Amino acid sequence: MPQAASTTFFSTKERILGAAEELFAQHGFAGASLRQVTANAKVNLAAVNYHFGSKDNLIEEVFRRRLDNLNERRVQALQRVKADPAATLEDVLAAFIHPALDVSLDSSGGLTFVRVLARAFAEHNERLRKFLSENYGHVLKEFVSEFSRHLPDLAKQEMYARLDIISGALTYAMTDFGVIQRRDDSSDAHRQRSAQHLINFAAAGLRAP
Amino acid sequence: MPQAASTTFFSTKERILGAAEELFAQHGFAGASLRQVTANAKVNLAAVNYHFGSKDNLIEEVFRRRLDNLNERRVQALQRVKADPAATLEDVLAAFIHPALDVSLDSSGGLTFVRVLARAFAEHNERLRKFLSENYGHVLKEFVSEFSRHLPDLAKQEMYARLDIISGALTYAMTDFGVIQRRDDSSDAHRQRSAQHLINFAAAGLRAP
DNA sequence: CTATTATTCAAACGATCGTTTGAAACAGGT
DNA sequence: ACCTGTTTCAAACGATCGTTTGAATAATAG
Repeated sequence: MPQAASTTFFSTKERILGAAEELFAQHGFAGASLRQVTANAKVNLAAVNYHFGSKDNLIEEVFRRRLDNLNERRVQALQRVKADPAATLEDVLAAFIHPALDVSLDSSGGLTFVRVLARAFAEHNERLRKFLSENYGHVLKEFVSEFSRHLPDLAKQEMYARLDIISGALTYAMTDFGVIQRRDDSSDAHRQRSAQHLINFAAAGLRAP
Repeated sequence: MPQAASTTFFSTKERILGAAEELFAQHGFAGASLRQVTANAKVNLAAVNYHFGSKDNLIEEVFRRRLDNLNERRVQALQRVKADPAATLEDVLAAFIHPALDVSLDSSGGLTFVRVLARAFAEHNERLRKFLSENYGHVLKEFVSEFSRHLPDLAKQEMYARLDIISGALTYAMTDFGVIQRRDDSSDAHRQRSAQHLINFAAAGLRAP
């Protein structure tokens, strides 16, 4: 099998997505201009509107590039939990959290994307929430359904509200997770402990009356 | 003693600060324009630069208005903990967290300001971090010193990093705290339980090896 | 090759941004 | 009344924003 070329070529679209992700993490969606993005990507200014149509569409594609994979793995992990009759609330939360933590460990921009995610949570942007709801809402719905089996007394609406807050807090904690992981890659032990802390924190938040 | 007038008069500066806080929470610092701020405050556009000098100074004053009080109460709470020889790490964390939770309960804009805080944490804005460090860094330093007494094996630099992440996660959790509190003000019991969850989460994060 | 499509490019569009200006309106003291 | 300093106001400044245009270039198909 022939080895891949040592220097990988990135298309214009890929270079724009990479530069946009980096600048959105640094300066936010409103704070990062398309002129900065295209300059860092070494492409023409008009390339964004040519390939993506608008800045808003570019923002959505920055999310889609990472979240499609994340949600697929969340669904798979949830199916495994559902098949286990002895699964606990913590197990469901693990299916929700571990795929997200894996995103932060992606060596090419994973930690940067987590910072973009943290910004999105802080912004409460309506257009972005609609996009996330339309594209990945069904996954959240499946998790809420499974959470309800373990917390039958918690109203669905209240559970959505708590999951939103927990997701925001966890997203911010994930930046720490990614940073720690970079500092010490000796083993999985520490990673597992950190993940368990996050899961226990989330479980406490969900079980609160 | 004569009762205060039923309708309170707000000065131009106060109206600007209130409108800015609300719009920064909704659209971010870069996303909220001075034209929106002055329109909502029902003052002239030039009033911002007249009273505050610049938009950046206005942002700083939005923080100072709430954080001066917060940090004073944190210092007082820390002094009480220091006077108690039996105080635990959780007690120090309570001195750090409870004053912050009280801010979110302020009936006139406390919850809004917490959303502004959450944005600031997500933004990692350099100018803002410098302002916070210069004005309230000494308080953080006192807490780190006390945390170190309970965690002698944790390097100072690592502790600062963890406190930053924990503060971000807690800030986001505080929005939930404020919302829950609004929904159910029947007693302090639930508030105390929520606060204890946050403290336990933070303690776990700090004690992690 | 030629014809056609896809992509890149420099330049400009109108809109909005933070900031500045200078005059008008208001305040209180003498 | 007058003067003095403070505050408000409409208007404009230059800079930057997202987006569009039309021509130049590259790539692909017949």
